[in-house]
Amino acid sequence: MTNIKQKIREQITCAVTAAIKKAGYDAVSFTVETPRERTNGDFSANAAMALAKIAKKPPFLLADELKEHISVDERYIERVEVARPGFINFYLNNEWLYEVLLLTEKLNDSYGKSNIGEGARVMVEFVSANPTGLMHMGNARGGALGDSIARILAFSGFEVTKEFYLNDSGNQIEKFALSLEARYLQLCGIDAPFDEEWYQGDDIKDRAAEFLKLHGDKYSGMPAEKRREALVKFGLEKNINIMKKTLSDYRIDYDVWFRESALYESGEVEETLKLLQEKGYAYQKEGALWFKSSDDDEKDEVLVRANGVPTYFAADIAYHRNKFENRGYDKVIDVWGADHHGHVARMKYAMEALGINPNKLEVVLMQLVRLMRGGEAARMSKRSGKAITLDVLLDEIGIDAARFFFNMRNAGSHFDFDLELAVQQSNSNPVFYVQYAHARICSIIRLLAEDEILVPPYSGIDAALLKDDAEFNLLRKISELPDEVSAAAQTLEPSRLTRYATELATEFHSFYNACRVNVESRKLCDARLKLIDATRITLANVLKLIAVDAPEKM
RNA sequence: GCGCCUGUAGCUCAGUAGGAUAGAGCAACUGCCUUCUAAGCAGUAGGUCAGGAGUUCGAAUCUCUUCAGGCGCGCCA
Repeated sequence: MTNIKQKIREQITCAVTAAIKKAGYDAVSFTVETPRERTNGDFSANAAMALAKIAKKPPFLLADELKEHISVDERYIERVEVARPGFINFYLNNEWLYEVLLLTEKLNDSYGKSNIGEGARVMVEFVSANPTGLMHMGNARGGALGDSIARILAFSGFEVTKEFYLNDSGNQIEKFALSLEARYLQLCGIDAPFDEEWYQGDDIKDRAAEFLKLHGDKYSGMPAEKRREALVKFGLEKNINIMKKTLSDYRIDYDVWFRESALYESGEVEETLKLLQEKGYAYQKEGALWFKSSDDDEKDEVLVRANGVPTYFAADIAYHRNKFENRGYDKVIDVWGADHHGHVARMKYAMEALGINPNKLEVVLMQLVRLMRGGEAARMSKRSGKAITLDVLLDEIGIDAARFFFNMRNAGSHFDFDLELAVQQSNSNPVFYVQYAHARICSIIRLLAEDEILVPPYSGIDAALLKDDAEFNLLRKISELPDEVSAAAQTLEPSRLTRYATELATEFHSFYNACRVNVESRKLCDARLKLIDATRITLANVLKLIAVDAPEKM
């Protein structure tokens, strides 16, 4: 057993199901949930309301009837009551809450873990920033989101692979080459023109300068093709290494860095295009190869340009085919910016065309980050080079704050990130509130340990001494972790966990102000010490899932 | 024009596969440090859930519609 709440829900479901049967009604599906108002009990079943339609009786009467058939000899159930529209409310004794202390002791850093994934192999592909430049705020959000999703899924029994897709071929590489070449030639004292459409950022100048330092100006006299090839090879590797370093600093370590160029080298792009044509999903028109869209309203998409060069879309289809067919993932999650949403239906349809179940592909659309400067929207553009880079961001607000901040809101909601505010706000940042709770707990444990009062085993405490409201609230919140993690895994929303962490911290801070741990009575001290240690374990586990540090001192 | 997303307290956002009296954090106001970290706590105030209609025991949640904002609709990625 790894989830107390679930265990009780199952018991109640059983009891109510049995009651429905005993009362002579057909089985009906209903839910057991936690009422928001505690006066409505610890758990509540809506079976009578669900049954009302079939039984054609008022829910309130049905609830009364069912209540008579519920056996209350269950260990935790104290009493059962029927409330207004027809809820059957269960009031429990405190034993179940105390058991959470045993559970956290037994499971420790596994508390919250589940096996809902049943070992399914899932790939999470995220960030996948163009290697032509530095990473920006959008990548920062995508990184925090994707990595946390991967951690949550791994904790929930999935076998997870984290992957970065490197777009190391195609148009933007051409542009990258031309940009580097111009900067290099300029550094060699040659008056090379620079197109406005090229990458204007300083990082391009940096790469060119580094290249110059390494090779001198010997490439200035070589054929352009050879020069560009060398520059791109150099610039790409350099940029990729910078990205790896930055992401690693951001606590993101990928299992696989997958190169787009590999799909061309292996012939998979060509093969996939051939397959699409054979199956009748692609056709020639005006010299180009087109992908037939699923319905007439939608426009068809070009796979291979008239000049013979495949589009990004073609490579992406081959890439996703590779994920499923070559590597056999049960599920693939892509984290994309919301500006790519038009791509989702097409990609799923392409999978269908290739005979792959499109439901195995799940795309998490993330609203782009809108960068604000003191209330004024600042447009981010990689081309103009004016974007705030991930490096600068991490430097200014810290890794913990960034990881926490970018996971505070649902992926689908817009996110205004005010840089000026974030910088000056460092002490009112919500992440400190949560970390402070953890540090406070560690501090108490540390001080008591100096007096040789150590966290006792569950078997050594009298849990019934914990009877303050603040203590119950804290226990109750701790008991919610497994549900929260599972919900985060199912909805792919790590933001649930930042909220949960904040709520747990709130309950702890309230407890801290209401109850002292270091009290005269050794028995009460032991029980409270056990309680805060369970809180510490729970906080540490949830923070680990979003990769935020749980400091022992602040 | 067509499609997707968003609209909840002054601001930023939650709201759990319809559930009970719509929540939190900032900001505002009033209190709490001789006691384990005040980066904290307790309390007050703040709402036509964008508007309208429908579905039913019951709607912020589902359907339809209007309005407002964002994004997409390239032989770009």
